[in-house]
Amino acid sequence: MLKAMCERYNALQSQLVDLMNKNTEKELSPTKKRKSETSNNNNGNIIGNSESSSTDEEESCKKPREEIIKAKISRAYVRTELSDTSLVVKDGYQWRKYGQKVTRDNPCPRAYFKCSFAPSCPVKKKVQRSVDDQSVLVATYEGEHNHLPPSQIEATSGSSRLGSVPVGSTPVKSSGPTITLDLTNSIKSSDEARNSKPKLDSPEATQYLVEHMASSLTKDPNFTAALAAAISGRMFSTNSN
DNA sequence: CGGATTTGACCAGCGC
DNA sequence: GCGCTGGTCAAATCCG
Repeated sequence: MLKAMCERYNALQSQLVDLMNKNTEKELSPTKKRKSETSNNNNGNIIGNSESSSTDEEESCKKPREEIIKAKISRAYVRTELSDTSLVVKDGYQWRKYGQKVTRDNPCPRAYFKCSFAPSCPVKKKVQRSVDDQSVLVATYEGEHNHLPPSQIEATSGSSRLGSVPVGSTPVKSSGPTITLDLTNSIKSSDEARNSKPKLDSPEATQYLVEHMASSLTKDPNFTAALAAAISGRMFSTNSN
C-alpha cells in the first residue's frame, strides 16, 4: 500500500509540474471559450494542495452567482484500448450519460455524464478522446462530489481495500480538490519511454519509473508529512466506523 | 418493467 | 440580428 501511495504521489507530482508548465502557456493563449468558466477554476485544482483549499472559494463570493459553486474543474487522462469505443472512465463513481456531441476541435464525440449515485450530487463529467492520442480519454470533472465514492463506501463498510479505484482520477475523500492524474504526460515526460521504449508496459520502463519515483520521494520532505496525514486520516476514518 | 443509453431538438452564449 | 457552437433536455430505444 505504501508503495502504491509512493508511486501515485510521484506520478501526481510530475504531472503537476507538467500541468503548471502547460497551463502557463495555455493561459496566455486566447483559448477561453464562453465566460471564464475554465480558467479560474483550473488554478485551484491543479495545485495539489491538501489542506488550504476551502477558504479561497468563499472569499470569492463577491459575485452572487452560482458559477462560483461549480468551481473545481479537474481533468483526468485515462489510457484505453483504441477499439474501446465506449467513452467510459471508471473512476469509482456512478455516472449517467445524458448527452453526446461532436465538437468542432475534435472529430471524436464528447460524452456528458452526471453523477447518478447521489441525486443531489452536482458533479458533471465530460469525456472525450484526445486529439493527439486517440487511445487516451480526457475526462473533465466539474464540481465536487458531496458524498463518498461507492467503492469507498463498500470499502469502509466491509474490508477496506485500496486500489479498487482504477487508474485516472483518485477520488479519495479529502478536503482538497479533485486530484488529476495525467498518465500521458508522465509517460511522455520520461524520455526513455518516449525515445527507445514507447511502450510503458515494458518491464524496464516500469522499473525505471518506479526507481525514479522512489528516489524523488525520498528526497521530498513534504511527502513524509503527506503520508503521515494520509495514514492517520485513514486510521481515524476506519476507527470511527 | 425499470433504469440506462442514444440521439435529435432545443437553448444560451459569443463573435461577426 | 444571425449563425455557429457547446451544453442540456427528453422521447425513443436498449438492455438486464
